[in-house]
Amino acid sequence: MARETRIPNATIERIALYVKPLERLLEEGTEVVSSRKLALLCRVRSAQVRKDLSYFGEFGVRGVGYDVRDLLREIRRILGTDQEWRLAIVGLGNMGQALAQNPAFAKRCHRFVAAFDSDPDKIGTTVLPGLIIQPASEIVQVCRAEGVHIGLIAVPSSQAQGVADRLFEAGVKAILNFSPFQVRRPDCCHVENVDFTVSLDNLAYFLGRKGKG
Amino acid sequence: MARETRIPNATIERIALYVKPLERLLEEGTEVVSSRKLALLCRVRSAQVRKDLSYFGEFGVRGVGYDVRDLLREIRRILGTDQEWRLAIVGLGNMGQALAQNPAFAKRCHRFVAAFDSDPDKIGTTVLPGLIIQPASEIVQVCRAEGVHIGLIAVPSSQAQGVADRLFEAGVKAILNFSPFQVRRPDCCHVENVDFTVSLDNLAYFLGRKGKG
DNA sequence: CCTTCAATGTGCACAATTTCACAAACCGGC
DNA sequence: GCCGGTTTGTGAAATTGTGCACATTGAAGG
Repeated sequence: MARETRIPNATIERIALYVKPLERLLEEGTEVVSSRKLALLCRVRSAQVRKDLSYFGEFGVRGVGYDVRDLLREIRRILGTDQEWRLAIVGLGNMGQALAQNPAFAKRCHRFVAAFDSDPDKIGTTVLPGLIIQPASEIVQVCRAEGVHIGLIAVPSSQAQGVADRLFEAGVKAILNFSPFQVRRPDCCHVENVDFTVSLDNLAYFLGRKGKG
Repeated sequence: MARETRIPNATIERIALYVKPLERLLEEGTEVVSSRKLALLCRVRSAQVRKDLSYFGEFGVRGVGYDVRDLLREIRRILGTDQEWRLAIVGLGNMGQALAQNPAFAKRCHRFVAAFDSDPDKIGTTVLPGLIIQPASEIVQVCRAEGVHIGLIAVPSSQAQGVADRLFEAGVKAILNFSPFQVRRPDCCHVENVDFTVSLDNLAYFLGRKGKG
């Protein structure tokens, strides 16, 4: 497909979704997959799969399908998850701890290069091999020195904006925000909010509707 | 606005987003808010706020704005977060523990009535006052007896489908799935996936694009 | 080499959602 | 009770995203 087309955000999100089933297929030894089968695994339409992929090139073979390994490689290249991005995490309560240990980061090439908390009892303790919690007051200095690309915010919402501002100040351009607070950001930066309460409220809405209209 | 209009899912998600800033305004003692100000806090457009709300009724006063307390009450009623929904959580690793202790559930009227894990070391231990971990083998029986409305899945993705199936079997109609696996579900049930890796991949995509086209 | 079968890639029509823009409604002051 | 300044609620326009349907391409078999 022609370059220069603006790519819907929904497309990126779906493409990110295709990764997991493709990995599974690869593990199972499946070499080729059709848009129909992949769509089934991801609970979308097959035309959607084809259109999504067509924004970025022609990866399939007509009459056959997509080579699983190749497609996976292409998607990782498209998403940029084949590059090493340097991460810093701020806030190591339950959520922060769970995050740091989540294998999702290692599966991509992402690497934690810094961890921060403001609790004196936590400072100096080890989160992961080689990752020691530093005082939150040093966010700017350390993140700048380490060349952090992505900041993870796992602090209470009252502190989220302050932490975000310090990350931006340190030159961090992307933030994954786990606090339920919409942070302000400079135009050049990107913030993704991960707020499960929105999903939770959706479920409540669904349950409340059931049996009505 | 006319009844019977199908309401976009995006509208529900945004309405859920309006809650937090409104709560903050209420705490600050602000009594009235305009769509303009609320939009600013939520990083959306003011027309969007008005249209979203108009799907459900007329809650504002022209020339004035919205009464914060009333609007909050209306939104909670719309979302169904003013009712007590009964929750069960399956999987109490780091993520599950962090979830169970998250104040978001108590802020709504939601209540954990059961917790399950398959690790024998965990069974019998207490997650929250009155919430003791039970063997995963008893999901169907216990959830049915407790009348669970919403199931939270916080197990490895390889076990997600199995757990979901048992929850459905127990009559659970809504699932909040924290594993990165798209579960199949009966038509009458609703599954919301909370997968931060999708957001993470979005950030990587954004970073990869920067400096290109 | 020709035919048959399968599955991609995509133009186009339509469906859904967002944004605009303005009439209607309300407040407070005079 | 009217007027100026505000802000809502909402049709209609603009934009954005989705799904269909089919021409196109490749593989395999005779």
